[in-house]
Amino acid sequence: MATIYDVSVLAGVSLATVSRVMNNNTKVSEKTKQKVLSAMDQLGYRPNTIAQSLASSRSNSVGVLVSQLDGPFYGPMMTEIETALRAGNKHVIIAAGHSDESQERDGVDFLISRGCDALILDVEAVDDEYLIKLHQGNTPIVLINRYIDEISERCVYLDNELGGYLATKHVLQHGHKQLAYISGPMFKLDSKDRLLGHKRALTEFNLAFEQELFYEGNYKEQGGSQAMDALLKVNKPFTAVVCANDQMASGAIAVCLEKGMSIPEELSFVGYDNIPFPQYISPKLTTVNNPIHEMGKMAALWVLKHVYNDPKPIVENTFSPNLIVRDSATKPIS
Amino acid sequence: MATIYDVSVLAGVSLATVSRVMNNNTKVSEKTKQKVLSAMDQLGYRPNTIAQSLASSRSNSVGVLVSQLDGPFYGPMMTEIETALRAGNKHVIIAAGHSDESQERDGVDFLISRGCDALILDVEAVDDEYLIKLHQGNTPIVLINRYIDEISERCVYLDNELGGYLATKHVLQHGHKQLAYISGPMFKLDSKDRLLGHKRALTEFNLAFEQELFYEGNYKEQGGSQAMDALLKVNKPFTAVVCANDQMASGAIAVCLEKGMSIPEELSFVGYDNIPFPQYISPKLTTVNNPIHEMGKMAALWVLKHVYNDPKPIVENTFSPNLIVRDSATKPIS
DNA sequence: CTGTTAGCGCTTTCAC
DNA sequence: GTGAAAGCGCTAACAG
Repeated sequence: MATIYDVSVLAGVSLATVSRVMNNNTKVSEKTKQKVLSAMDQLGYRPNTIAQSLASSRSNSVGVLVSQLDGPFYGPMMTEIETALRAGNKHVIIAAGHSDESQERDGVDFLISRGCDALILDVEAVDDEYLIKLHQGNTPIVLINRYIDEISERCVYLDNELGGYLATKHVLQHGHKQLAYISGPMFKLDSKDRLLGHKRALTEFNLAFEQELFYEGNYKEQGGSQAMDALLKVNKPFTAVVCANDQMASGAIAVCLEKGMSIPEELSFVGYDNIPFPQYISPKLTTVNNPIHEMGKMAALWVLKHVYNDPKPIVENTFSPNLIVRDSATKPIS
Repeated sequence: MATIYDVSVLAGVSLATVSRVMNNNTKVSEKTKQKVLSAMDQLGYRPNTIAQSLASSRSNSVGVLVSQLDGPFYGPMMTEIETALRAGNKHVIIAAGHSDESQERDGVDFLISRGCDALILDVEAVDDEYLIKLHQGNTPIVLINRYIDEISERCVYLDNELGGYLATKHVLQHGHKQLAYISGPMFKLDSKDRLLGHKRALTEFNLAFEQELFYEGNYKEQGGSQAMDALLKVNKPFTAVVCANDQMASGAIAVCLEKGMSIPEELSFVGYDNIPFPQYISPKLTTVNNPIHEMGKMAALWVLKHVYNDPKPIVENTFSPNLIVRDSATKPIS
C-alpha cells in the first residue's frame, strides 16, 4: 500500500503538501495540487484512515448502540443512520445492548474505546443518571427514543403518551367500553408512556382502568400470544384489545384466529409502531405510526451537524405519532 | 485521557511492560503485573485502540456489507455476527450495498480504507470476477449466501436449489398439478437456484414448467401482491403457488384473503426463508427453513479462526434447508 | 522478565 | 504557498 510519503516523493513535494491537498482546507497552488493528485492516482493511493485518526484525534466513525439489530423496529432505523452517515463519509460501528444494563454499559465502553467521535444510543436499561454523566464526558451522545430533561437537546424521541392516547381513543370512539391492554415491559419508558396515554383516554371517556384486563407483555409476537391466552381466561368480558406494539398485536390476533373468532367483529385490535408486516395480514392492523426511521435519520443528522460541523442538516428532535386506521378495529357487537 | 505513558510512570515500569500486561502474550512477573494493573485502575486507563491499530496494523474491526440492514432476513444475521465478533472483542463496521453494484463496490472500498481486518460480504450485484480479485487482495473476505467455485472455502451458503426442490415437492406430493411460481429478482443467484430446484421437482413429477404461471417478483411483500394480482388474471388455472420467499408469499396471500378466497382450501402456498412473522398470520405459512443467522455466525467464526487465529471455532460452510410444514398448503380441491 | 528505541502513516504548528 | 519536524499512543524487535 502506498503511503503519503511515496506520493510526496513521486510528486516532488513535501509530506505536508500532500496532506494539504487531501484535506483541502489550506490553500495549495493549482499546479502542485495537480502534481499531487496525479501521483496519488498513479500509485493508487488510499489514505490510511487509522493513521489519520491517530494524528487528528478524530476517527470519523460514530458508534450506534441499539437494543437489538433485528426486528422490524431497529432495522429501518439502522438503515437511515447508515445512509445519512455514509453520505457524510462517516463510519458506523454497531453494538447491541440487548436491553441489559451491563451489556449496554459494555457497549458504550466498547464504542468509546474505539474512538468514536459520537454515540447514537437507543438504550433502555441504563438509568438517566448514567446517561447524564456520559453526556458530560468527551464523546458527544444523542439519545433515540428517550427523553431526559437535563439533556433534552440530545434526545430524539416520540411522544409515546400521545400515541397511547390516540390508539385508545380510537376504539373508545367506536363505542367500546371494556378494553384489555397488553403493555410492553414496564421497565421501559415507552411502555410506561403508552400506558399513560391509554389511561388518559380512558379517563376522558369516564372509564376506569381494569387491572384484571391488563397484561404486561414483552413487545414480541409470542408475548402477545401469551397475553391473549391469559386475557381470554379472565372472567371479565372485553370487546377490544389495545396493544402496546404491533408485534404483540399480531401474536394476540393469531391466537384469536386460531380459536375461530372473527376479528374485528368479535374483538377489535389496535397496535402501535406501524411496522410493515401487519399490513399484510388479515385483518389489516389499525395502528399508531412510529416514525422510527425518521428518528434514526435525525440522530445521524444531529451528529453530522454538531460533531462534524456540517452546516446543512436541519434537525428536529421531537416527533408526534399519528393514527393509521385500517381494518382491525370496528364497532363492538350488540 | 490517561495514556500508556501515564500508567508506566505511576507503576514505575516501562512503556513496554505496560503494553505487555495489556496484551498478556509475553511473560510478566505477577508482581509488576499487579502494579501495572492497579495503576491502570487508578487512572481509569483505557487503551487507545486507534493507536494500537496503527502500531500493530490490525484494526480489530471487521467490515460487514449487506444488501440492507432492515428486513426479517438481514437483521438476525447481523445480530449473530455482532454477537460472535464482540465475544471475540472485535468491532463490527457496517455498510449497506442496496443490491447495487456501485454501492457494493463503494461499500467494500469504504470498509477496506477503514482498515478492517476482514470483510464479511452479502453482496449480489457485483460479479464473481470482482470478488475473486478482491479475494486476492490483502483483506480476507468471506461471502455469505453466495458460492463461487474458485474461492469455495470462503463461502458460507445455503443449498437453495435443494430448498426450491423441497418446497415444490411438498405441494406436488399433496397432488397439485398446476403450480404458479413467484420468483425473486432473476439477477440474484438464490432466485435462480430456487427456481432450478422448483423445475427439478416438476420434472420428477413429469410436469411441465408453465411460463405463463411464472412471475418475477422482488422478494418483498408488495411484489408478492403484484405477482398474485397478475397471476389471477392469467387465463390458466392453478391450485398452488410456490413463492421464492416468505415476504412475497405473505403479500400474495393477503391479496387472496382480500378477495375472499379461503386459503389453503382454494389455493395452497409455500414460502421460503422461515422468517418469524408469517407464523403469526392465518394460515400459518408452510415454508423452507433458511438458517441465515447460523450462516452469519459461521462467517463470524471463520473470521475469528482464520484472521484472528482463535483456535476454538469449528466452522462449517454449507447449510441445508429443510421444510417446515405448517398450514398454508394442503390437498387441491379435486 | 524488563527496558530502550524505532517506527506505524498521518496532521499540524511553525518557520520561511 | 510550501517544507521541516514534532508528535498522536501504542507495538515490537532488540538488548540485556
